[in-house]
Amino acid sequence: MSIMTTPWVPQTPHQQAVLEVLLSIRALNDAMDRMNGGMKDDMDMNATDLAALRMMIVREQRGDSVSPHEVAKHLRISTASTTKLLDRLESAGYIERHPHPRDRRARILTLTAHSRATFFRHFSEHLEQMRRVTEPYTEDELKLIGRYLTDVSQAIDAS
Amino acid sequence: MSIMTTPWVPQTPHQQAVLEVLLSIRALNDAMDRMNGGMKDDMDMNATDLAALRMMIVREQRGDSVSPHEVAKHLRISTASTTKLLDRLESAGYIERHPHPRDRRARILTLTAHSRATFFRHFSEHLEQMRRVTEPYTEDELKLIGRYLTDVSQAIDAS
DNA sequence: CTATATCGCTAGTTTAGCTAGCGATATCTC
DNA sequence: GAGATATCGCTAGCTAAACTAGCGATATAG
Repeated sequence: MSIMTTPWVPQTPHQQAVLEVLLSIRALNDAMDRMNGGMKDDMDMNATDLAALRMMIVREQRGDSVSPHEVAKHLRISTASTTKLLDRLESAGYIERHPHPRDRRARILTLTAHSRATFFRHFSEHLEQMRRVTEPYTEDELKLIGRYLTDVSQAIDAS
Repeated sequence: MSIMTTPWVPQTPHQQAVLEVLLSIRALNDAMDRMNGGMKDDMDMNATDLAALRMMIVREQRGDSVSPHEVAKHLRISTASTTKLLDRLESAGYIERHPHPRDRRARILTLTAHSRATFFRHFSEHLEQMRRVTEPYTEDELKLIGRYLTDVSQAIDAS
């Protein structure tokens, strides 16, 4: 039962370092959550709507177009909820719905200039700070860190 | 939070490495989100309730007791919403409300054995996988990684 | 050509947050 | 000590944003 209440007690300095890294991952996730919370407050938006906006910005930068269906899938909400979400974003002037050129059932979603500007205005400071603390590390160190973070992401997804 | 959202084209290998680390942070965050999503589905629980449970488990492991007020503060929801949250957790058998020994207005929240067991049953596999990919790194490498992750968390919180 | 699948939407329901404010208790000020 | 004020958790009622069910239009498979 002690394995339940205390899953792992470090015995060596190495194990201690492992534990600290795992704790720092959780701390990072908490910080990211706080950042998201702050942004949604600043932009007067709920978390899901902000996530949708973010997803559309990423897709746009990859040169992909976005459909309501894809938004639903990405956010893991129903297409009905997505319709309402898009209604909110559209009436707030963040997105536009256009007809799909070949499929007359479908829509193509686009971001407005206002949307991009607002998003980056709120996000760029965070990004700048993150870059500021990242840049001092050497290229080798960054490769190590990047490799580790990728390892962990894959480990999480695999389990 | 998306990192890949800024018009920034790396010019040098070092800048490329910086960008890749920032991208890997986003990927990690996405993976953590998926993990949380999966756990809340498995445990038939909403995200906030799960976060409350997690917070209580962390506090318990530090030997601290938890009050409804502290849950509210941690989750940034009202005490009224917290009452309902605790109602849900209590009726599902995850927590118990006990009188505070000295303050008769206050309550002390405790986890049930069932709660700990359920949480760790769903979480331990993820933790195990994370530990598996973390352990091969040397102590020095882990310290470097831990320091960087802490730096980033602080940078996010500071901006 | 007919049958089935898909797309986005509407209608109505449920969940989980919110504000306002209450009773009990604790603490501060005189 | 007594009275004023603050704090704790709660209830009541409201709202936002998810859900399910299902529809009309259109596309695609047999």
